[in-house]
Amino acid sequence: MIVTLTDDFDPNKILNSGQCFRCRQIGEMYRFMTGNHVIYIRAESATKYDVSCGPAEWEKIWIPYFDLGKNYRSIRHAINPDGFMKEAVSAGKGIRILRQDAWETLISFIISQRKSIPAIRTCIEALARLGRETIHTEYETVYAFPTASVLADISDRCFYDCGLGYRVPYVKNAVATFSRNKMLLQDWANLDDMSLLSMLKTIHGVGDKVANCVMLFAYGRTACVPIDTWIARIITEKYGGQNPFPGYGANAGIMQQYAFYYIQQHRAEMT
DNA sequence: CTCCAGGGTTTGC
DNA sequence: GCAAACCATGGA
Repeated sequence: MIVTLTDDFDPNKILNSGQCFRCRQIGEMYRFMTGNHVIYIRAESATKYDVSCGPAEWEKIWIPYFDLGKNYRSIRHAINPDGFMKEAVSAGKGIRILRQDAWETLISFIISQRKSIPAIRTCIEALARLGRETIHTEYETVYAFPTASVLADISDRCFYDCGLGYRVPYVKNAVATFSRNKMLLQDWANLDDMSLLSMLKTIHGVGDKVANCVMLFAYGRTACVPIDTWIARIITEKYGGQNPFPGYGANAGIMQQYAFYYIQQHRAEMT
């Protein structure tokens, strides 16, 4: 099916923006996954994309996933960035804040601490295999990310073999909590930002940064700004310690993502 | 081999 | 309240 997208949309930049760890580039196609759904996207032109699903699935799953109900172009035009952010926004044009599955996002970012992005990808992929729930597509067979209930029956040894290291107790604790209360993460969607942040931080292994990642990349809380080592470096080196992101209000998280993508593309220069 | 990674918890003051 | 030590492992 061909879809026409006139707003910002660049699958390559989304894939390289560090939000999702199971998306892949396969030749000219980009693969994204959520729940039991997989999509392959190939650009036909600047605004036309060949997508591997039908209209119903596109509407129900992928428009929300890519946050296509929001107009990022108008957000870019509405803001008034300074020199550094202007450059970052320009470089990151096409990125979207994904609305990913909360459980997968939570576990992914608990694991992300003190790991490089390639290492995180390897871990999450190994973890997905533990669930043994395969999805057969036109191009390949992939594994759905296992639910908390499925992971509850997995042995410690298997978790360690995924390379989780000292994070195994964190993951096991989350598995125990959310396999017992299956609706909890869904219920938290009704909380305001402050309450959601404090609930997420009650989970062992979840601090300020990971909680903000879950809020931004799963709950669509675009005012939230995860401050990792790279964003912290920007605040120190480019802004003299004055965090510029809260100044962008409800769009602060989107600006953060442009900035994060920008430094990933310029890592060598950032000493 | 060495260094470091989208941090968080625990401990000591 | 704050700083420092400590945490397992893969990728470069």
